[in-house]
Amino acid sequence: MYRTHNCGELRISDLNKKVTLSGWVHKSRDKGFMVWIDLRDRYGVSQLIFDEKRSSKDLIKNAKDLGREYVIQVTGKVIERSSKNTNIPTGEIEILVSDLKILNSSKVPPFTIENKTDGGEELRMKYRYLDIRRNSIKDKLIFRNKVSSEIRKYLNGLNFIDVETPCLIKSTPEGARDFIVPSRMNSGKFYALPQSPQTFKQLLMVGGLDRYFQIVKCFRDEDLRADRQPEFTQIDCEMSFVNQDDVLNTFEGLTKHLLKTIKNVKVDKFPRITYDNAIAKYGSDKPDIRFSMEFGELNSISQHKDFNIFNSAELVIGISVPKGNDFTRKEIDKYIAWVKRPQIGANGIVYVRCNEDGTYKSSVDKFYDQKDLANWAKTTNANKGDLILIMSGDKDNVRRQLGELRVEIGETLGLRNPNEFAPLWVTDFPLLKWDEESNSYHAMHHPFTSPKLDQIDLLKSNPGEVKANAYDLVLNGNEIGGGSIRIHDKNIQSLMFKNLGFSEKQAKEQFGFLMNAFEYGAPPHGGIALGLDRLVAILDGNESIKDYIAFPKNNSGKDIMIDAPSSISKDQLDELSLSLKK
RNA sequence: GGUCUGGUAGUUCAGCUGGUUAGAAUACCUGCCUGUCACGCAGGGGGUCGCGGGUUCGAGUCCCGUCCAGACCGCCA
Repeated sequence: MYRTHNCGELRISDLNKKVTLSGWVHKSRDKGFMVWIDLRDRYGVSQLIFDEKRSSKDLIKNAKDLGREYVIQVTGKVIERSSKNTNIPTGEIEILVSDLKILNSSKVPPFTIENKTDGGEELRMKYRYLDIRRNSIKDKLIFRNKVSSEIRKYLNGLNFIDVETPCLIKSTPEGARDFIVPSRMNSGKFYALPQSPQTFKQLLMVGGLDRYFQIVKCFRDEDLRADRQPEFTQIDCEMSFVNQDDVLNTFEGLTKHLLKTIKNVKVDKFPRITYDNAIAKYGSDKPDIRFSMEFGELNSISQHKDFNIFNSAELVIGISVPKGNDFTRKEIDKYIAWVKRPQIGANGIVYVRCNEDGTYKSSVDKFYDQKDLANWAKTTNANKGDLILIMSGDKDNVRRQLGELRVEIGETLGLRNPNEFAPLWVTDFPLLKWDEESNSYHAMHHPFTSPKLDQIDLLKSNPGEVKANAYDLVLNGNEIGGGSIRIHDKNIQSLMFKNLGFSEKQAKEQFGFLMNAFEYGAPPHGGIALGLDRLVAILDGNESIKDYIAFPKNNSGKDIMIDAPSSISKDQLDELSLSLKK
């Protein structure tokens, strides 16, 4: 028997018990006359003691020779510490060891296995199995398990069933790049890894399963970010005989359940705002509503004077920064420089200080009087002591730019508290978006999304204006899920493909199986997919998803621990009928 | 594909305007230490300054190229 207890569970109430523990040598403190070893496993740390007076000479010598991360097994008696450590749960007791066995030795690890390690990112990834021994990573993986098991519990309780869908599927031109898998048995043909099980879950609805979910790996061959990995996990769901409200209510319920059970946070009904409104008020389709600072539109009250920059702009909008009048000129200039960076690409910011005495001081006093400025303050909800920041330009750009500035200021003012949770639904996304590069419409969500049924006619005359039954779940400024009511009518699906520039032949080649299925009594259906990695990270107060994935890829999509991707042999290439471009 | 930042001891970093033998902390090794828990004290070993070229009397430092890593933009239906 390797152990009678784990390293985190012994307490003062276990005094005098004879116990056996196994674990890793976390740290050794050799005081000469006494040696203490912190023995660590997943559950915690227990202190072992070896003592000149109470232990044999050999035992002490063996204890002194133990290196960090040796795996050992000890048997001994639980005794009370004469000097206690109140910082750890096992801090009142220690094990007076009578028997020590080395189960495995260890090289000196390349970085310290501590909560605050001295190891850099790259090194930690190369030795990820050592990194996982650290509490800060281990706890995140345990946290992830807690979230995913609550999700299963909740969805099972609502009659959702977990069905596995294939990983080797067909490449499609829509959307992200596919990871491609060559087929040996079908020379010159390729599978693709799924970007999502989208069509399969719809076919499960045609198959009559009614409610499906799967916590499933998805793959996208695109560049990475702190919150983006090439393989990631989705909570993929689909429901039959539902309208948009049914889906929203169900997954609002799931999100509330998670916030309650995991974070003990109670949230009222999630706000629902339309895509158009989100863009107009926050300049983003994933607004962070933990703080307000909503846009005020100033066109009508700023385009009547000689200030040409505003007069020639399509849109003039401003936000009010709470207590922003405290900003120094230097700080304001810093934000002006920030929006001028190429990533934001704005020309500048007009600002208005709202003084405590009710007067205003602006960077455009030459053009506008106190009455104008008071009007602006009213429209942007600015109070005494606030600072109004105004940007102008063409509609789409200026909203995006001010939206980014809003988040940046929210961040520096500490208004983005990671322990506060502000979920909302963004609804009525456009069905299509115009792509300049290919000179054609692309599906904003995906090609199976149902247009608003009363706008079908508009699809022929003005496709860009059509709204979809599509929705995103947004949490603290992050898109954590998106879904839609799907098309279940063959004719509408054909019309949709036509709008996306598919010929009838192409549509049949790519998605014939789905169109066929729709001819055999497809039920009305819809669903959603939530990004598990991102959801878990945000619930835990982080934005980077890397540490919530046991073995993540690095910035360039590589796994430096196993050295993937890697070359394959000539034989393997031959067998797949592949040759590499010189 | 692009922009920016970085690469110096096992590790994390400092190293100014180019100038003696490249430093600190930590880790590691040795010894000491009568209750440690970031133990303490004394000593020791440890360097292809990412790689290649150039400028110079002289390059960790300047220039060019290249590789690697990170953040961001494009991209991510």
